[in-house]
This record gives sequence, structure tokens and C-alpha cells, in this order.
Amino acid sequence: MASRSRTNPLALAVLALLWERPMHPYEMSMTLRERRKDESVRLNFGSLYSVVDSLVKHGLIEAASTEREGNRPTRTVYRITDAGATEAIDWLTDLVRTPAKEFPQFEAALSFLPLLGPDDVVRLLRLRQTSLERQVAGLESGLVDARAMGLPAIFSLESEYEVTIVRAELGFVTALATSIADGSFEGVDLWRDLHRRASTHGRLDPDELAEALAPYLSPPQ
Amino acid sequence: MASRSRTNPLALAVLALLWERPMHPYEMSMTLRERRKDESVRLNFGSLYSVVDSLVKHGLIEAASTEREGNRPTRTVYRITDAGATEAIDWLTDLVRTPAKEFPQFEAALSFLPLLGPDDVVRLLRLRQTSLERQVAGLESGLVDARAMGLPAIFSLESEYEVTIVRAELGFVTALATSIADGSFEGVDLWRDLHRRASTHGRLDPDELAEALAPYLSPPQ
DNA sequence: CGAGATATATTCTGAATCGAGCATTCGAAC
DNA sequence: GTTCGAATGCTCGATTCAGAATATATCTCG
Repeated sequence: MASRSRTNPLALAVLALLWERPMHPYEMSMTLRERRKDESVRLNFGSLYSVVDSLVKHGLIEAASTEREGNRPTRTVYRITDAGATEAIDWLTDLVRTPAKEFPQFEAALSFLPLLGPDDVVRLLRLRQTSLERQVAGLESGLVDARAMGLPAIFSLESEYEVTIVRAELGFVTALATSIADGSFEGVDLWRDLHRRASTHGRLDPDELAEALAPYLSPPQ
Repeated sequence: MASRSRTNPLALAVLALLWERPMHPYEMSMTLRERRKDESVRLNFGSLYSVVDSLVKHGLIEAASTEREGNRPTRTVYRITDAGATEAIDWLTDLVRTPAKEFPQFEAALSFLPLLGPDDVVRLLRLRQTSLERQVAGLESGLVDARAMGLPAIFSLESEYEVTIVRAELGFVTALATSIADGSFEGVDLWRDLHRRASTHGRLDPDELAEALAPYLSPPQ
């Protein structure tokens, strides 16, 4: 059995669901939505069906039956195999034990931030700040609701985590915006200069950028 | 010109590099590595060449020349177009202004954590904690080095961000591990029960899991 | 001076992804 | 009674990705 690449966490979600009981793919997707797991695992129909096929091919799940109701398309109900149960535990163990390298979009944006001018950046960061505040509020109220309905904390850990991370980002964004705005951010004058000259002829000049960058091009070690 | 989907930030990296000066793809990849941008943008050769092709197809960059040195494969040098420059700024603006929905692997893992028993989880979280501590230390020393070499803060913002986030995760993981270990985590007894019975017959029983879950299956709103 | 490691530079291929589309059924409102 | 929209359930194809494969040049070290 060629070992599967553990790229798409949706496959883990499928294994976790089938652990509970056999289901057909559409039911999986609806269950994930009901339980709000589609907030923590990227879910879309196309991927779901190919992930299921791949799991079947690798013997981690198997068709339990195919049924049809009326004239609807035939549904295939799948169940987890022993190999699948083992794989789920192994994969989950690995995910908890070992931090994976992630590439958040905002980190990429920060990498290329000098392309924008400091004043624009402050404006944009303030807007981001507002979004993040709303996001925190939403997550918190979701958590309060869940507690109010008696859902044990173990079933909404992912939201606790998310709110922790979003709060941290919010702190970062706020501090950054403030320090650029009040001029305490180191090198902001140099950065502003570059863009002030740029704005006279439309946009940041490649040569000026290159010149400004030149001293820093060698790797920092 | 059909509008490109802004999925792969590597495309933004290409635009940012070509903003400075024309380059061929291999040079782009080497430059990204030198500047440690490969830590914030997923970089691999296969993707780079297809991203470049796609940018050409959409008129955001164009071939400036093709040259060959000795008997090496011909290199195609690309430059940015006006449309590309505009796109870079627009895209970057958008990334800074609007938080993107991300799906970190750890969040997925937390979603399915009940599959593991509380004692296993504590053990794994302690291991993760150690990794994260090492990661924080590495990032911090990198930042110290960069400052020591006179690199302005604007060029290593992405590391500042990363260390902020990793520290937040570390706090979360530490607190979670501790609260499960000392029993203060809400519902840990129920969770432990489920797995104690499970361990007598090898693994978590589907029916017992389903039964335990039953009261919580309806959506929390 | 020859062998192997490393750097240069791209291409290929199979797999994964994702959004859109298709086809049916059911319920509610008009 | 019929139309319209939501729900059910899956398929398809275009794009994108990752990583291996390819091919040559240059460096290094005994």
C-alpha cells in the first residue's frame, strides 16, 4: 500500500467522521458544516470527492453500500477500515506533536511591505485592526454561546486557539501601526524619503529601491 | 485580460523582485533564498516556473531577453509590466487591509482532538511546547543578528510577526497542557472516562463516541 | 588530474485542488 | 397547480503544485 501524502486535512476530517459512523460524502460535508468544522478545515465539494477516492485507493476507508432514494443520484456510503483508524491516530498525533511550517498570507505581505509607503501602510493596518477586532468579538461570542448551550470545552478548542492567535496578531498590528504613525518605528524616515521622492513621479522607482536596498542584500548571516 | 486568481503569494514575490530589476527564474529563487523570503513564501522550483508562465500569460510580466552562457540551458529574463506593477500594489494593499481566512494544521488537529486520550494529548503538547520554544529562540536570535548587521526593522517585519504568533501559540499550548494535566480543564473527567473504557478494548469505540457526542450534535446556534 | 560534490537552470509528470456546473427532488408561496 | 428557490448529491475540467529528473559547468580536495 503506497503511503498517502498527508497534505489535505480534509482527509483527516473524513476519517474522524467515519470513526463515528458510516456516511456518504454529501452527509460528511453537511455534518462538518453543522459542527462548524468547516471553519478549521478547508472544505469544498470537489476536494471532498477526490479525497474520498484517494482514501479508498489506499485502503483507509471502503464502500459499505450504495443506495438510491427515488431518482436521486446513487449515494455511496463509506466506512473506516482498521488501517484508516490507525492512520487517523498517527496523523493526529503527528499534527499535535510537531508544529508544521505554515505560510500565512499576511506574513508574505509583510515581506514586501516596503513597496507601499508608510502612510498607506498605517491606513491599511488600521483597517485590518478593525477587521481583527470584529473577528475576535465574533469568536468570543461564539464561545460564550457554546458554553451557554452546555458544549464541553473540548469540542470548541479550535475556536479558543483561533481567538488566541487573532488577538496576538491584533496586538502586533496595533503596535506596528502606532509606531509607524508616531515615527518611533526604526528607519521610518528612510522609508518615507524613498516614497516621497517616488510620489513625484508616480510610483516607487526601481533604481532608487535597488539603491536603498543595496547595503542589505547580502544574507544576514 | 482574464483576471488572475491571487492564490499563490509566490506570484507576488516574483512581481516584487522584478520591480527591482529584470531577472530569470532561477535568479529569482536564489534571491528569495538569500533574503530569507523563502521562510515567508512557499518556494519550490516547479511552482516558480508555472507561476512565471501564468504571469506572462496575463501580461503582468514579459520576457525581456533570452540568453545562454556556454552550453547551459537558455535562460529567459523577465521584466515587470505596468499592469504588473499595478497588480503588485493592489494585491499587497489587499493583503494588508483584509485578514485572509487561513487553515492552520494545528487548528484542524484541535478539531479532532477527542480522538486521542487526555494523557496522550498532554504528552504530545509538552513535546510541541519544546519545539515552539526552540523556534522562538531561533527567530529571536535571527532578529538580534539582523539588527547587529544594521538591517532596518522594515526588512525583517515578517520575523517579528512570526515570533509574535509563535509565542501566542506557545502560551496556548502550555496553558492547555497544564490545565488538562492538573484536571482543571472543563470536562476532562468525561473525556478520560471515554478513553479509559476504550483502552480496555484497544481503541475508542465508535458507539461510545457517538453516544458521548450525541447531546452536542446540533449546531451551537 | 580525476571523482564527486555543488551550483546553474529548466522541464516533466502525476497528483491535488477548486469552482462551476449538472441533474434531480421537495416544499412553500402565489 | 405551478413556479421558484433551496436542498440533495455528484461530476468535470482547467489550473496549479510539488518534487523528481535532466543536463551541463564548475569547484574542491586529496
